[in-house]
Amino acid sequence: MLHNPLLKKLASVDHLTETEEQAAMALCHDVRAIPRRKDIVSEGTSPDRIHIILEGWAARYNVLPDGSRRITAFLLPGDFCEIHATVLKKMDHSIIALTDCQVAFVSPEQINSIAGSTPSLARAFWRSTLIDEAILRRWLVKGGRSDAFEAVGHLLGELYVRARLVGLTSDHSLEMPLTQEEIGDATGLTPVHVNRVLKRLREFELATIKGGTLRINNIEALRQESGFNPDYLHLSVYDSRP
Amino acid sequence: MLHNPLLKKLASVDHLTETEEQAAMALCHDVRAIPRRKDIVSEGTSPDRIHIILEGWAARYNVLPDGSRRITAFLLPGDFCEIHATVLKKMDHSIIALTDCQVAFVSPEQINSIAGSTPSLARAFWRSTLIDEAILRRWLVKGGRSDAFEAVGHLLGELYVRARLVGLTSDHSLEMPLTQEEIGDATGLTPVHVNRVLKRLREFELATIKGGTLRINNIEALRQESGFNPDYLHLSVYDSRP
DNA sequence: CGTGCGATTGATTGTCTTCAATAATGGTGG
DNA sequence: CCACCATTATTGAAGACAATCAATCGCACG
Repeated sequence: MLHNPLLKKLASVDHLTETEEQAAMALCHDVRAIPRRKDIVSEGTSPDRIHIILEGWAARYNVLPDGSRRITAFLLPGDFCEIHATVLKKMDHSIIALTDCQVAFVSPEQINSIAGSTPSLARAFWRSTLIDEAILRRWLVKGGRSDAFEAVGHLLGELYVRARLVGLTSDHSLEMPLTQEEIGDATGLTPVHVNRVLKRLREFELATIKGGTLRINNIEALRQESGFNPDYLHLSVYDSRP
Repeated sequence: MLHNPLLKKLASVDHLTETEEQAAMALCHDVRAIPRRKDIVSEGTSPDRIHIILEGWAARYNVLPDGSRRITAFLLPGDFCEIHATVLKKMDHSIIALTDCQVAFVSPEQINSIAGSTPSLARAFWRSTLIDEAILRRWLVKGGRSDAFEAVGHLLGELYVRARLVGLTSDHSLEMPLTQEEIGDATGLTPVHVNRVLKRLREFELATIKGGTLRINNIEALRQESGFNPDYLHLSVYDSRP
């Protein structure tokens, strides 16, 4: 397995031939560093480059009229930021680097030319964006009626499984840079309440966050307690690897 | 303007030439009736036909472990049900007819061949699915922190604008078949509370539902009170037509 | 004319927010 | 290396919004 997270991500989503892998890798030439807390793309702009996260964590978010922030997605290594910007010109949300990031800058033309030259890679991109949409739908389902305990438990479970796809986990643990406020912005809870929920998750020995490391003590119990079922990620590769 | 809602929808999303319009129209040959309350597609299945709503209302939904239902989208005439099923084989949610519907059945091959023969129509399809995703994101943003009043107000505003695109409105009114329970399933509220919120919307003279008709008394006030801003629909055609 | 679904209203309970204060953590410069 | 500052985490108490439980009403339809 290669160390390029884009390839790992795509491999978890669809089978790739060597030609396709090379075409995907060729997208990662113009790599730049983005510092923590800086917008990668901002709402209202028309980006002239598509971005792919290669290292670090980022988040899609909107700012509400009252000034509060709503995170609608977390972006991990291997994730596209705004492949849709090739079609919808204006960004209707912003993307911020939650940690220092390494980001590949790709021109829309490069993406478009892949549609012609390597159609099955284009298909893998499409699959990937559709899975993003499925995740979005699941967040909506989870956010609606389930309580805070389920919402946070589910989020941690999802992040763990997604991180494992790109090789960011080891021994049921994961470097997880999110603050409690960010978890709150993603689940629609106040940081205060996130704190109380995390305490309960710790007490029930389901998941523990300590020193920037998330440890899933018992993923099977987490699945039951928080109704987390990773089927919606449409992974061919779900199993119980560390 | 033609009476085919698919064309109206696509025209609101992208400019179409006559050739493209004819190609789109050609998709609507195999039209079938689906009775109210029947699933158009069910979770877990692999549909061998893509469906387009031509008449009536439908909804995407998931059933939670506790038996409650969460609606993640409303589908109006002109909307695709599961164009993503060409790539993701299994449905991770169901689609139900909320009223008696007329639905076009399209084979995946027809869709795929359009990608080759009429690429700019394919682009309009893509635009359309990306707007669906933007709507999804907006629901997430609205559902998270805003209160019930905003959530319901926003939903009614969105439905009104979307319905207007396909010519379903007249004189600030719209045939709106949703029950209060369905509105609750879409906003994450109980039907009891939806009722109280609708009462307030009525009292504030923002929106009134009566006898299956939704009347938007004051869309400008609704925009302000519920933070409804239709920009996320990415419409080139937003204005204040009835 | 009953039957069933949807709408409406009331009373009570519970979860999460808000406000507030303090403790831990991590990074920076002297 | 330590003091200082900003950020994040933690805990408590009070209040608000929506859920829940429960009952009634209205209406369409067989």
